[in-house]
Amino acid sequence: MSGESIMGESTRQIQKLNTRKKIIETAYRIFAEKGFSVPSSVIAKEAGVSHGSIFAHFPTMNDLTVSVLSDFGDKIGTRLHELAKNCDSTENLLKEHLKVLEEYEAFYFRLITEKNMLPEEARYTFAAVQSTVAFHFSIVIEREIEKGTVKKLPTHMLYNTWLGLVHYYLMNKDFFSDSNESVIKRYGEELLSTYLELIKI
Amino acid sequence: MSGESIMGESTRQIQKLNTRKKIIETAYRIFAEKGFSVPSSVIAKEAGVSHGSIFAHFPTMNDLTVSVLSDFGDKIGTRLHELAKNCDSTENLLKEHLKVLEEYEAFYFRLITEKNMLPEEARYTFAAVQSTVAFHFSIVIEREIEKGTVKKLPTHMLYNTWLGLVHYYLMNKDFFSDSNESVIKRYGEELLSTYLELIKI
DNA sequence: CCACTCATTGAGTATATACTCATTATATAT
DNA sequence: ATATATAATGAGTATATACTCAATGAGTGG
Repeated sequence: MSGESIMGESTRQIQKLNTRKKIIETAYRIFAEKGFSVPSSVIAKEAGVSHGSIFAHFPTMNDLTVSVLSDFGDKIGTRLHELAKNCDSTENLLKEHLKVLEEYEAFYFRLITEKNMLPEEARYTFAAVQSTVAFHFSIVIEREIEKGTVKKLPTHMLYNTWLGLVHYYLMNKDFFSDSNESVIKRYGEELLSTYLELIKI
Repeated sequence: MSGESIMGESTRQIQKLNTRKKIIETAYRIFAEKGFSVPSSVIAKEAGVSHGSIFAHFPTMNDLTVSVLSDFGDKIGTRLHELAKNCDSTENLLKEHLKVLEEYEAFYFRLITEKNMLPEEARYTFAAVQSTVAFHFSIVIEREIEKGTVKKLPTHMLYNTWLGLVHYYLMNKDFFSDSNESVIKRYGEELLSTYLELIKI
């Protein structure tokens, strides 16, 4: 038996967890750079581990992808909640939303463009992220509808319009801006001001 | 030399063109059903031609894809123009837009979801289709802005908001409706009425 | 009827890539 | 110090799929 009864304390177990972490972090970076269909060999090389090591940690590439997505969902979800919870107006909330999207833009771009070709589980990640924003959105927007400063339309439609507009710019970033410039940075304000103009009475 | 000086009249040339047409039409259908990454062997089998025949007509699968996309661009572009040219209001124009999207929904869905993984030329198809709608859109919307019935916002932003909303529903059809039901049929009216509410003063 | 051309064929080739597993190296237990 | 357990390795295997090309046979011109 191991010298330590609690998992993760021995040198070996630490080493193992480090390797796993390294693979996940590298995969995250490479997926963001090149998309999800990058070969396992590329990730192994970039992570500085052997090809076989990936499959010692993840039964299939699919499992690795799901782990990376799940990690991402947690990270961005937490960050969104953190920045959004104290927002008291639609404008502030959407500003924070854009800020988080800009932070995670490269990976988020891959998620929304390749979602339909990704494993089933990717939808949970996607849905979870949207739910977090939708939750905060509905709180502030409904208050403004009551106040009479925003048009009385179904909350989900107002929300989907916003998300549709932002996603449209992200998905067509090659059209709107140079390939490595942030679309959100460049157009965020214009998107926000247009949207605010549209929803106000 | 051939008995006919004008290309395409001999039995052989007709046969060749028929085979080519069959391949393109089959590819169009299969792409719409399963996406663009379907193997060449599947298309050959479905078209009832040999595997090699595809490469006798198209140097690479990429060329076939581009041909199919180009054909699609022409078809949908013509149809859009046809239905849009006599529209005298935003509402009518967008209704026709939705009608055409519904007609071509399956393939259009693949185009927008897989655009970023498709050959460069796919962007021309995509851009050409959008331009056709944008052209008609700007005519009617600018008149309504002048009349004072629509909010004074940049035309391209009004247009991108509409397209963003519609694409958002198309891209996330698995979330909004059962896999084989038309999203446009089910949500088209709601999208339209929401959008019209938003843009009006 | 014969020689020729060319559209079509499909078995074969090349390549990419997911995944395996016997071997190696190293930490751990006694 | 030695034996054991296990993390890591990378050459090897299996499979998928784009593309080739010599062979086939049907239309064409004489």
